[in-house]
Amino acid sequence: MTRLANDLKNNHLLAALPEAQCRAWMALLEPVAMPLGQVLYEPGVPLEYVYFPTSAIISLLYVMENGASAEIAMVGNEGIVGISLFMGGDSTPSRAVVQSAGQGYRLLAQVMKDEFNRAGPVLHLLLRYTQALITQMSQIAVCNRHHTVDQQLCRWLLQSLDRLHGNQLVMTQELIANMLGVRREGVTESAVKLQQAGFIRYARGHISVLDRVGLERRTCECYAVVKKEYERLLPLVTAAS
Amino acid sequence: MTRLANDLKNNHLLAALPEAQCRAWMALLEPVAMPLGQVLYEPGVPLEYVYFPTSAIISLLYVMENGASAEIAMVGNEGIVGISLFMGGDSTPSRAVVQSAGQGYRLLAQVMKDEFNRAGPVLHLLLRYTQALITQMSQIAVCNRHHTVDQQLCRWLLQSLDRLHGNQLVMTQELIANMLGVRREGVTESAVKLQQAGFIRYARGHISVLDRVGLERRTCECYAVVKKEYERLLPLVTAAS
DNA sequence: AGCTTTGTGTGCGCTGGCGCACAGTACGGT
DNA sequence: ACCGTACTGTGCGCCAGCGCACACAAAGCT
Repeated sequence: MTRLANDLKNNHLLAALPEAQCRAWMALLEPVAMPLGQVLYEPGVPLEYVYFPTSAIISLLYVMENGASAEIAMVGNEGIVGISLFMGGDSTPSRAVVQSAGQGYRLLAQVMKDEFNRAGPVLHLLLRYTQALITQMSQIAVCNRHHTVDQQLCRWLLQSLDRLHGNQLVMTQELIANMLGVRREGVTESAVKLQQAGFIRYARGHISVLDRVGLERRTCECYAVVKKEYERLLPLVTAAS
Repeated sequence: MTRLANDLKNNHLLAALPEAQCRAWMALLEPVAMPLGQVLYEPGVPLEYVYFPTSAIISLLYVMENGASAEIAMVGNEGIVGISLFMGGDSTPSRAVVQSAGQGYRLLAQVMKDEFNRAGPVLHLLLRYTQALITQMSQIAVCNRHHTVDQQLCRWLLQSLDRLHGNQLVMTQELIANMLGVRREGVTESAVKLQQAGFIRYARGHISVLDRVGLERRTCECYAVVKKEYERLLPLVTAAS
């Protein structure tokens, strides 16, 4: 197997594709760098590509009229960015931004659509992924309503960690605040507590998680619910991690 | 056309079906009454039926471990309850409850699956609807984060109104509070303001909307964003209203 | 070296929503 | 006619999170 073929497997959806499918797409999947802050799509603009992150993490972010924002969902190497393409809408009211720099692959919109319309295993895989994404979104809705910034920060760190190798995140508190839709100062206060508890260590845009279990104990139920649902819906995909 | 066939059209998704499809399902679609509070599905339990409300409104509700709850999305005669069936998950972590009593149709899970897997126009219609539902969920997430109870109550009233004939809702403040995931007293306070402003009039579980435009002016952007997206994704369906 | 920029820590007053308690009132059943 | 239940109104203390202001320190630039 070629080096490319091996790297493709770093995206769990690609890894779960039937062998034939994988070979067919090999030449069409374009490796792309995803630098921090890059916008993969804007609200209302039809997609040109779908993206399969391998090492990058993408945030689906909703930005309001007054500039306030909130993360709708997070996509890493377990998923795909651009579901509205095959769902039929071609665009969404949200924006996709690179939240953690890394690599990924992209595929032309039309190629994706054609394969999807073949109504084979790819369709079913993508729809199951989409349901997992729906679960994530609804859980975030609930979390926004009922849980504290402390709990949400833990959840967010854990969800990021699940999509990264190692225990390091490159991420300022300012950016985290944008994702969670809270004040930067609020994130600082929570981060201080977590550091004092010995769960994390951080400095100027670098966060190391020292005690994962500690975070899991401190976060709300939302983290586990979403994680379990991903595992239920995408057993092959998550097992590949 | 029979009386049944006419009534089917009260659900906009059914109305948007190709003629042939409609005839094929005619005998399989079972009319059902949907009394207030009835639970159409429970978290984690595989669906037996999908439901097409005609005059009822269904809430997708997430209930947390401690009993707190929040509405994830609202489905009326524009939609279908039970998307996880064709998305492939068979169940979801949320619950579907009748929020406003009325009528609807149900269809056996397997019939729905079979038709969906035929990968014809029904599939595409349902996926477009699902994307609209996703928009609704993400907007609720944002709304939960950033907007006041006042604004959310207006949004909720408007979204309910869009799914009903007339301007009357049968709904206690207690139930509204469960949906919004806030205190009953909070709803009371907002409702008092709306009544003083002359936008609504209510008494013991009955609410009349007197000034729709007033509510629209007072609510947040979320209402309009979702409504526009429904119209964009389901033009035939919403036009049918 | 000095300077600017970027990221983090902290304090303070304010407010929206929470939890609780209780009063008042319409409705439904017997 | 009566009573209990269901629904709504209101008051009060509390706190999480907001908005703002500012201090400080590390990193990068010239």
